[in-house]
Amino acid sequence: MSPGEDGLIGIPFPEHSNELLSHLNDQRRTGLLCDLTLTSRGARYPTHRSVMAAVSLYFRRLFGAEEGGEGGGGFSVCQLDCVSPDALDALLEFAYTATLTIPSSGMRDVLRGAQLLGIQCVADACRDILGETGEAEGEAEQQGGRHTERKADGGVEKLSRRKTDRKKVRRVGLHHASSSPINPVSPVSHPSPASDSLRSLPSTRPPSPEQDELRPQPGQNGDPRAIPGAVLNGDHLPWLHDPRIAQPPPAADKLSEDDDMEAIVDGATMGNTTLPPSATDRGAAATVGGGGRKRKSQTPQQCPVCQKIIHGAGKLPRHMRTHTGEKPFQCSACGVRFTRNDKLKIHMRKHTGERPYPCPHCPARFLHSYDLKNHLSLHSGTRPFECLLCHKAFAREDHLQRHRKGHSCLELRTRRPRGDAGRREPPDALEAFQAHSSGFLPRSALDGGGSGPSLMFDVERERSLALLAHIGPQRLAAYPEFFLRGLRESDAEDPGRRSESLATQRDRWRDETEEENGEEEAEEEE
DNA sequence: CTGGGGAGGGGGCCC
DNA sequence: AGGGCCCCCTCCCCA
Repeated sequence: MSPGEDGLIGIPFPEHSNELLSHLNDQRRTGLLCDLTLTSRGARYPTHRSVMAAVSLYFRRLFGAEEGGEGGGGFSVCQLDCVSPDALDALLEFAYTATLTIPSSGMRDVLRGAQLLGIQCVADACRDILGETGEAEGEAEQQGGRHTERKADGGVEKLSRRKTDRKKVRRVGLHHASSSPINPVSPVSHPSPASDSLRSLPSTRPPSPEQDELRPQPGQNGDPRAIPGAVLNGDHLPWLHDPRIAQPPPAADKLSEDDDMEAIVDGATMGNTTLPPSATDRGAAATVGGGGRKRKSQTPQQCPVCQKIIHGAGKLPRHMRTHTGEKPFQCSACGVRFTRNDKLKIHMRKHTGERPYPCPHCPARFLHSYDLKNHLSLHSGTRPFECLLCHKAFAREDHLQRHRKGHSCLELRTRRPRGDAGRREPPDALEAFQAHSSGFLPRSALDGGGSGPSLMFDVERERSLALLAHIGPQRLAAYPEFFLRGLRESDAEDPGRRSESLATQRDRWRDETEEENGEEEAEEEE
C-alpha cells in the first residue's frame, strides 16, 4: 500500500453491479445508447460495445485492436451469422443478466457461439452440461445425448452455476479467458459486413504479462496497421492467440492450492474477476490476526453469481444455495426447509427441547452458543458494547448496532454545541466518526494494521454516509486518512487517477474548510 | 426502546 | 475435496 492510501475508506456498494447491469439491460432493450448492433441471419441485436467487450474476449480483442489501429472509430454493425440467432440472443441475455437461459436443444449452438466469441465461462458451463471436456469436443456429439437426457423434460432451463464443476468455477473465476485449451471448433464461415474492411483479428499479439486485456492499450499492439476484423474465420479463432489463452501454463490445471491462492491474490493477472482487496486482505488478516488459529489452505472460490470469495473447501455449494434458494434439508417434524444441514440440526432442537447451552448461573438454557454468550453478559452486568456517541451500553453487539441505526444518537453529537469554544468540532466530529465507524469496521482495520482490510463500511453504510453528511466533507479535509477510497478494481488498477482525483477533491474540501472556519470564527465573535 | 429468540450466512477445524 | 460440526456475526421479529 502506498503511503497515500493509508487510512483511506472504501465504501462498497454491493448492489451496484447488479443495478448497473440491470440498467444496461434496460438500455439494451430500449436501444438507448446502443453503439453496436449485432446481426445474425437477419436478426438484429442492439447492444453496447463496452458490455460486449467486457464479456467477450472476441470483442475485447476486436475493439481493443481496432482502437489501437484507428483511434476508436468503431463498428456500428457486426454480423455474426456464425452464431445462430437463438444462441446469440442467449449470449446477450447472459451478458446483461449474468444468467444463461437457453433451451436444452440449443445448448450446442450456445456452446459454439460462446467459443467463437470467447465467452469462456459460458462455454465451460455448456460443456459441463453437455458432459464434454475441453479435450473431448470431437466426441461431444456422441456424449451429448447421454448428458442432455436429464434436461429433456425442461424446455427452458436456467443453468445453475452450482451444477458446474468447482474446478471449472474456480478456473473461470481466476482465468476468465480460460487457461484451458480451447479446442478448434468445427469450421464455420462467418460472413460479416465488417469483414470487407477488416479481414481478421490480429493473429499475434506480443505476449505481455503486464497486458491488461480489459483495458486494451493501443500502443501495445505490435502492428498499428493490424486492423481487426469482425470476422470469425472458420476454424481460425484469432483471439485465441491471446497470450493468456495461446500460452496457458502447461500445468495450469494442476496448480496447487497455494498456487491458486497466489493467482487469486495476484490481481495484476486477473481481469474482472479480480479479488476484491478486502477479500484478500481478510485472508491475510485471518492469517496474521487469527488469534493463534492457523489458517490452512482454504481453497477460496469465487461465486460466479455475486463474485464473493468463499473460503473453505466445499463451502461454495453451500453458498450457492443462497442464490438458488434451494433448501434440501427439511424438518421431518414441521416441514420447514433449510439450506444447510447444520441449521436443520439446530432447528430440530426446538422439537426435541434440547438446549445444549445451559447458563451456569440460572436455569436458562439456550439453543445457540452465541445466545448463551450474550446471556452471560447479563449476569456479569457487563455491557461491553457501548455507543461512543451517547455512551449507552448494550449487552449485545447487534443491539448496539440497532441503537446506532436510531436517529437520536446521531443528532445529539454530530453538531458542535454552540458556545463550546474550547472544543473544536472537527476533532469531535472526527471522534464521532471514528467511534461510529469502529463499531462496524473490521477491528483489524481500526487497529491501524496495514495488513488489515482498508477501512470499509461493511454495515450501516447509509448511516455512515449520513454521519459523513453531518460532519461535512469539509471537516474531513484536514484528515486525509479519512478520504474515501473507491475499492473498485479499476481504481486499484489506476492509482494515479485515483490519487489525482482525491488530491483535487482534498484541495477543494480544504479550501471550503478554510472558508467555513472563517465564517464560524466570525460567528463566534458575534 | 430493550431483551431475547430464531434464522441466515461465512469461516475454521476435523474427518 | 467434500461435508459435518461448530463458532461467530448479523438481521429480523416479537413481547
